[in-house]
Amino acid sequence: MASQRPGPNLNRIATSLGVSVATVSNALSGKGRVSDALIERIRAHAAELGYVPSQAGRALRTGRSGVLGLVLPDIANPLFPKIAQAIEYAASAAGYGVLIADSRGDITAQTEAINRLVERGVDGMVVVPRRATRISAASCPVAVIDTASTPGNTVAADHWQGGKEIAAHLAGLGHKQILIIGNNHESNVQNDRAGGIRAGLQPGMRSETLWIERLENETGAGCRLGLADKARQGFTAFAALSDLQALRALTELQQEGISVPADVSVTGFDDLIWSPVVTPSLTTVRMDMDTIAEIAVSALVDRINESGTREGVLVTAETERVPMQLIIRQSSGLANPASKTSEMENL
Amino acid sequence: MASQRPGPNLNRIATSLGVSVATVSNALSGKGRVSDALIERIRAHAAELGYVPSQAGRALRTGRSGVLGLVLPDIANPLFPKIAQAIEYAASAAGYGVLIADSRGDITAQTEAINRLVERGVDGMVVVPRRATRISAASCPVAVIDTASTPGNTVAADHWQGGKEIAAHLAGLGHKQILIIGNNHESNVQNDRAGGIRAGLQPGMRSETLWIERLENETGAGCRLGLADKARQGFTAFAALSDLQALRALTELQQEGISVPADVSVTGFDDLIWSPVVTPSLTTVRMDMDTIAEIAVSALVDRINESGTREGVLVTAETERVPMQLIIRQSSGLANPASKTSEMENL
DNA sequence: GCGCCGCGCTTAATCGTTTAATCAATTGCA
DNA sequence: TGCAATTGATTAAACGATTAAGCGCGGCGC
Repeated sequence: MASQRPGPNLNRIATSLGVSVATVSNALSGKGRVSDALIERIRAHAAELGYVPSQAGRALRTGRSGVLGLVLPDIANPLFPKIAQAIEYAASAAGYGVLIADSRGDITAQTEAINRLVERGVDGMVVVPRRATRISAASCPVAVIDTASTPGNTVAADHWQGGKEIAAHLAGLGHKQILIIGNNHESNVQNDRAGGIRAGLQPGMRSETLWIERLENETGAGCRLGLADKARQGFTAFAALSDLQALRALTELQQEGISVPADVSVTGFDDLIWSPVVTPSLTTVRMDMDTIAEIAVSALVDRINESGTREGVLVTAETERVPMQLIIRQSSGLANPASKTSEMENL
Repeated sequence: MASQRPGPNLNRIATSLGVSVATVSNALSGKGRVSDALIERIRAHAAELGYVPSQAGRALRTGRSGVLGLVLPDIANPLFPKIAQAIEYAASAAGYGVLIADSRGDITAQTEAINRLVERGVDGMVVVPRRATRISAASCPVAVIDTASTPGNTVAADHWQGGKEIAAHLAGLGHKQILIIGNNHESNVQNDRAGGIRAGLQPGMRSETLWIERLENETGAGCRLGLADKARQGFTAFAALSDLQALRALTELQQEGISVPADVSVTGFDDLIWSPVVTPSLTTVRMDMDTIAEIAVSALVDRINESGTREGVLVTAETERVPMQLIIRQSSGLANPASKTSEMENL
């Protein structure tokens, strides 16, 4: 019944070479004491036979599965491709596979998803938590990627600094009134980004913040954000906390006949896939996901190798914040002085 | 050295209850012959101890890992979240985990990614191939999700029918000249979608096709698509083969001062995350990923359970095409008769 | 020359589960 | 009553790897 693994195993290599399995294992792993000549012979023969070690056998013996879990409670997040790609790359470079778990946006199902991973015997996991949820440590090492202000965070982009970059950029272009556009005010990430923007404002500049989810709860999903009004009130820059919101702002403004960047500027965050190809292309801030993933995975791997018992712990990394990089494109430009007048009219 | 698994195992349950491991195993799996009373006792005690079976032990014995691989050579694809989510859900419902593999867009690395999965002992895998690449069957069952016209395809959305839905919708709105906007003419999916649109045109309607990648090779990445010119030539509808291209078209038209949908209509494919929130919201065609994933996974699981030897085979499913659903939003509207005149002028 | 040490390899135990084979005890049937 | 069939459990052998322990054997020091 049980389907036999097709490939050769240590035993086959051993008997075929007239040595013991232990020697073959030692030769391939380079751990025990085997003569160089024999190591050479065994490795050659193993390669010739196309030997691939059985993860199951190894896992059973060592208690390590060689697999990391990736938990993304908010899998619909458009950042997901980048995250998954970066984590998979870093994990695979460290010799680990990546098992994904999703809870379809259901926060309570997050624990269930984590449990599924634990049952599958992952050696550790990377969690990108949904909004403000704190992950309760599972029975294995956990790395959290959220933002530096989150308790228990392992590593993340420096969202605050990213916000300051945006503010400095807009200040340099002469903008005075900035509308910050976020989705959910409970998101640690969005709060840090907004905080960074506010912290980066120069004297004489002011900002207001618009939370879309709050607005939609009153007006209905997909409603207008009323940005044209805001522009008439004197706002010349719309700093969205994610490219998704930036896109929404950009298209709404264009639809209302307001030109970007001639009349107002729009900026985003994350450098999502469409950012370079929309017209005008989006000025945004990119996070270095590859570095973040590498730090998270190596912190995880370090902990796995070090700890004898597989206790559940939030791992920490030396570098907690990875700088974000400002990408200046076409959607941001010099503040239009005409808006100044409309601002004066308004007073 | 080897970290001990923390939880109880069959042996602990067995000794604690004074029975043999085999009986415990039988009681939990319901396979052998165990008295109902004892089954009850064992199950209760196992639950009380919080027993979770070791996947490693089970995998070693049965030769099945209980894990499926998900290969997405084009992981940057914005569809990825939906695909991954749907596959993970279907797999997890069938008792399988999902291991991801990515080749960072490198086609040659696709084989390498597949090999990584095989080495990890996946029981089967789902492959969403990049463009025209044919996947060479690995040493395990493989389900391919691409499009019906791809040889070896297991299941996919009916992209052709989706195209016809778009054509019928635009025809109903009175559009006569349609510009099809695709990215790469080698994509099976995009070709099917374009073919469907053309097949759905009514007498008196005509279409032209613009391949962005071809254009960018001449003009540079991120260049204008020249859609304003096309509009002046009399095209009143722009049918993109993906929402990403639709977004590019929409913003370019808006930037040129052409109003959507008052002047021209824009449609897309895939109902990506931004489609409902841009202004105007995008008319698009949605694929039923959940159904597709479920069919792919169950075809895979059937084959895994049926075949004793783990041969590498492309699996087939009864339902090969899953209908796509037209989502009518604001970006498509009645053909503007004014454009007719400009068309006449053009003649 | 004797004992000791280290090298190179083997032996054997072990991880946790499944499952075929076995066996004692009870039941069924003639 | 005697023999076979069934029930309810046990025993033991895998699966494939890792690794501590053991065992000749040759060389070295004293």
